[in-house]
Amino acid sequence: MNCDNREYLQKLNPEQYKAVMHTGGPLLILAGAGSGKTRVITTKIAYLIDCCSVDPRSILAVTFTNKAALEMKERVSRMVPEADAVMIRTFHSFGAWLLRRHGSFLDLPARFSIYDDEDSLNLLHSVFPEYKKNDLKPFARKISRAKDYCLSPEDDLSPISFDSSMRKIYSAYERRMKESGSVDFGDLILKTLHLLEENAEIRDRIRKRFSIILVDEYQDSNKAQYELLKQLYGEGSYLCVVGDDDQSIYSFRGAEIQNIIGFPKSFPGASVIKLEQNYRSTGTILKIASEVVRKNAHRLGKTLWTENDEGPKAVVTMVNDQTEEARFCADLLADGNYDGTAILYRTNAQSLSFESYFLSRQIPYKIVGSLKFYDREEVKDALALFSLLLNPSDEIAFVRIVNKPARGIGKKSLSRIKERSYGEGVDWITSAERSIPDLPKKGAEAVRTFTSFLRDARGQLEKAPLGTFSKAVLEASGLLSYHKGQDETAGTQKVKNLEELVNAASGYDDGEKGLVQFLEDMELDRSRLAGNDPAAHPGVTLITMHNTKGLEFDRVIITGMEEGLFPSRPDESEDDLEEERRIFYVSITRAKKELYLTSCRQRKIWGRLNLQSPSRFLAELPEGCIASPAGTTRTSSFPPGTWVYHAEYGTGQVWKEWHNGRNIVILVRFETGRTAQFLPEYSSLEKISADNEW
DNA sequence: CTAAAAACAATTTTT
DNA sequence: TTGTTTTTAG
Repeated sequence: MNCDNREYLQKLNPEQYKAVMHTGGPLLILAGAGSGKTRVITTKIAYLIDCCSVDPRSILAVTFTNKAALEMKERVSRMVPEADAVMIRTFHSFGAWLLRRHGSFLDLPARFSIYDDEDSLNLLHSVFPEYKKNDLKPFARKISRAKDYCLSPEDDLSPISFDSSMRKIYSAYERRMKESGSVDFGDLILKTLHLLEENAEIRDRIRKRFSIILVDEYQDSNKAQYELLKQLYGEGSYLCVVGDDDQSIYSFRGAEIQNIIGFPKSFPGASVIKLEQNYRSTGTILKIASEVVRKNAHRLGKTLWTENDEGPKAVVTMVNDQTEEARFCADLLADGNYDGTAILYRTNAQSLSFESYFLSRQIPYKIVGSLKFYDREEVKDALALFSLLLNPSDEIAFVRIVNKPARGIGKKSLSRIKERSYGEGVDWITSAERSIPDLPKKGAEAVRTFTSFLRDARGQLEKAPLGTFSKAVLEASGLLSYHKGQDETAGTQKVKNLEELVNAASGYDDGEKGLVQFLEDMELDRSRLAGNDPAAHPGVTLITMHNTKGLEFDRVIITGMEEGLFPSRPDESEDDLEEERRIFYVSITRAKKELYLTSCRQRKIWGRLNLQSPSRFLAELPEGCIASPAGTTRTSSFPPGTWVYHAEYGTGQVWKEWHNGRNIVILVRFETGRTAQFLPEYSSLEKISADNEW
């Protein structure tokens, strides 16, 4: 078929074209920031279907985020309508899909629950109630890490922990997960991997079905995902991975940068195509980004270039504290370009000063990422209830709602039910029913009411549309009126959120099948329904550096350029520092036109005033690309006679001023009689009066 | 069993 | 400082 005239092909540059046309052995597309990698991957899918007569059903495209999957789906379907049949999913959602079908081979019930980190920790706490939850957190984290690394309890666990009790805790956790009929996020990958490893028939079937495999953001894959890919990749498979080693910023979650660096070795015969032309940023921004990341030793190395204009220099600003930092941003926003601006920070806590300041100045803003819909108490309550109806073995779901709203089933009764459930190996509803005779009158009655409600609800599931059903269950459980009460006393919007949940449910198939799918979608796509559609409300974007990946803005302000914040710890290892530098690289390359960086001299952290020093990354910026902030004079002038205040030394007066290299040094005599030298540029001296009348 | 008080921590987190 | 977990008093 002659497809040369296809419009989508003509939009490609030579490298992109090569990547789309490539066939044969495995392909690694090294795609620098802003080089059009999504375009390449979507065009490739469209081309295969449209011009190569490939069956859409045989294509599997894997991403790391739901957002990326959704975007890819939309873009491909716009190019070729048949692409609806392509399987475009996150790694986890693909795992869940396969495990729902073939999990029985691993002794997994088809209606298994999916536990998030919070659920997992709760389960761990239930296994080891003598430990404090906080002390179990590190173990929960390590278990999750172990799964990233494909380690089972009986394996050598030294790569993730030297704690001698690790094995015991890990295996106890696994046992209880199994009893609970649940899997965690790590299991969605690891169990899928085991399934394919152990069952050759299923493996061959899957390999035959998905003969074309595409992976996005490959630099974020972990060991388990790599192994899973190896299982999916067989003779006759075509594999194409896209990624950028310089944008690998999730190693703390097990992402192995080695996967992408070592791709040519692990998949023999692989070709590599580099996409180095950047379409997003100005020449200056690109130069800064390249210089920064060039300091890293462990990278494949590529040279981004652009035909775009040089653009203005980046601006570095020193400010006194968070409030001034917010004011600086607000002043920039005076031009009204809210939507085109993003304020980036390293930690979520930093958003607070911007929020309160913007609120007072009536500057519209939207916070991306925090307060996920799914994480809300009322949503989790509702989902726990639904989960329990599908999977009565689900301990965490049962415990969560058994006494919510308070129905008189407290600690004592619960531990009775627990004992019985563990002892007799029965599900929670059954165990509760059997425990009724052992309980005091009041408790017994409460349990009887509760269990008969659950049984009844289970019976209703097939009889009504899912929306109707879920609403009825929420009402009958008492959850709805419970949260209504919360709304009234605390002024929250919980009922509204529950209504939204019901709305979402009504879009699914009726009965069990629909409910399973609904729950799975809610659990795997936690930002769903969060009400933060980027286009919905105008406003400046407040966002963590991690969350910006894949986004772009006219103007980017990177805030909190301070040691201990960014990079986040002063004592970091070289590898950690390189990752921080990649985070910096990702942040810089979000900017299309303008880049600003701010650094506070002092910062309140956990109620304490800290003296901050400028981030070492500021010193890594190429000099020619940096401008001093226009019209900002407050940074350097401390002429002799100036009265100053210092958090530790108190009030004092500038005595002398001189130059030391490029820095201005001042000598201050304090009221206590002490004298001290400062670099006013970098210290937290506050001017308390401008008068020179001494 | 519930509610209030005390103790305790505290990056980043696509799933 | 904040939010959450654990302890305690009602």
